[in-house]
Amino acid sequence: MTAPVNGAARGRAPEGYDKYAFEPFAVTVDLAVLTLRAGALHVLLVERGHEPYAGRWALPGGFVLPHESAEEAARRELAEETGLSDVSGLRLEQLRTYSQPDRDPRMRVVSVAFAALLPDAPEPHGGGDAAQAQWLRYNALGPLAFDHDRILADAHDRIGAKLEYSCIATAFCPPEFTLGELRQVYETVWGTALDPPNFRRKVLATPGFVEPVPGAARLTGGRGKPAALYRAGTADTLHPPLLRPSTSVSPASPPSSPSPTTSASTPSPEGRPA
Amino acid sequence: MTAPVNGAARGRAPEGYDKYAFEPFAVTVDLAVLTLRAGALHVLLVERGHEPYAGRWALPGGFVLPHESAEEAARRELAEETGLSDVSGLRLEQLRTYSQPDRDPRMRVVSVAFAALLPDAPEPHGGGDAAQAQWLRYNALGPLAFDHDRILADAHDRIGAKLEYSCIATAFCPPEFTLGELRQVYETVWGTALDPPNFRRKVLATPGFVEPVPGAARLTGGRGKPAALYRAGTADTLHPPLLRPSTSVSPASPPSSPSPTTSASTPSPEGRPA
DNA sequence: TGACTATTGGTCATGTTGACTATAAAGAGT
DNA sequence: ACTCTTTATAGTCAACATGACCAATAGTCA
Repeated sequence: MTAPVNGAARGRAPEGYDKYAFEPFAVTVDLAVLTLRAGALHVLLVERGHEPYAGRWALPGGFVLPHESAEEAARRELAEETGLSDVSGLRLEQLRTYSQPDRDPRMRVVSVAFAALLPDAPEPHGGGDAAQAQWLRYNALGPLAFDHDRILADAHDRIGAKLEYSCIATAFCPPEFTLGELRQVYETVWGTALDPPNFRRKVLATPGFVEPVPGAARLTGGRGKPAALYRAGTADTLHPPLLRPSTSVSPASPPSSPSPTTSASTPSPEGRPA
Repeated sequence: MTAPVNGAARGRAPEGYDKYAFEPFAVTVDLAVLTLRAGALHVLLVERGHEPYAGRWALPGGFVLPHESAEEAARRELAEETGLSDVSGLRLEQLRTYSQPDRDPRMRVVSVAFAALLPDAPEPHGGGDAAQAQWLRYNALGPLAFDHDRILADAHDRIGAKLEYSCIATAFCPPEFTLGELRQVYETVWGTALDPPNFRRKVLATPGFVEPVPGAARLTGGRGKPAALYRAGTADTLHPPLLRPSTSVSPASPPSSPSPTTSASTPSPEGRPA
């Protein structure tokens, strides 16, 4: 609730809040910025320079400023960390909020986590921040700082689930892409191989998922037969969904996240929804 | 991020946090507690006694205490507001975090919203809190306090989506229930009628969704042929999903939530799938 | 008794998916 | 130039899931 009807009497009472006390927390955002590079899932990480977890990799992020929402803070941090110019059009999905009291040994920090999907992978030029940001392969990550292993695993779960029933896969692709590239998004995130003809049939049968580029343009870059180019459509949901094959365990192993630091929540499918 | 690498220099620096400043926010939880009563979706609401929004209905909730996570705070508030004894086994799902700077006119409050599903509807006996809590029909709600209209609408969206690909529908049901009661959960939340034979076929074909009560027990309460009793199974995902009929608009109108107070997030399908 | 209601069992047509075969069009290697 | 490899694309076919039904059963209600 927003109104402090309950008298949880601690801390100072701020101005205009005479009868009700509260405990001030620091509120931050954490970003799981994902992209596909050379057919592998990559994550944007920064190397920590201070204790705790000095030298460890961590998700980029920062404090929510007094005048901005968590979404605005996430977008600002995304621009700062990646050095991108037009983060305005990027899809930013709120994952969940991590609030374990001991997740930061220094003080009480509540963090709102977001996931962002980038089409290509421009090398991040540290936009003024301390440690340099860098793309690292999702599969080859040591333990991250804080509870960032779990945040990243949650992000991966959520994105994998949303691929099933939404059209966000195009967010990983450049403005014009082939169906093979789109299929590779699914294959990389899910860690499974998909049948190209069946995938094609499904995508083209879903109105608004993709639309062909008018000029009969074809990409003749790599090996094999040149593929037709498509653009992202206007639809954002996938009815019926494109379910991942149930008979396989994902070979793309998530980073080590042994301790469930937060409780009482289902991972995602939600994605299936959710 | 958890570590304040960026120097967002504002506010006081707390002890042990010398080099980095932060802005203290109040962190609360808001609960969208849903139940089915007489075939209609009901929400647990409290009447506000103070300004702002005095006299308006609001979602129950309260501050996160220094030693607890948001999930623990939500569970504690749930017990306090409903007067239930065993909230430990209840499913509590984190929805998202609402952080618009102006969502509370008094001060900066960031709120983590949760949804909870209750089987039956015990009349809440205000567990010590000020305004009395009460069940109100979801369809017959005036505008709520703060951004609670939107939180509630998000909760409804999320639950409706999760019904498609998860087994949470049983969370609305008592320990033993008939397939007709389970079907009514879907029909009430989705606002659509479902074909009883087809629903039955789908549910029984999904391993682990429900399991029959051994003693061939049957419920012979109301009208019609007595129905077999089932218990919730062990599965929590629904493969393949139970998609809601796409060719109908939900007649169950959500409460008025005209202004999108938060930005940059997709509602749910997460729903389906999330 | 008869009307009514809800559960349960079943069929049938349709739509979707998974597995698979085949052809086309490019580059790489010899 | 020729072959091999790679990828895209077209198409088929069976298994499966779904939506729309029909019918029988077993209770309550008047």
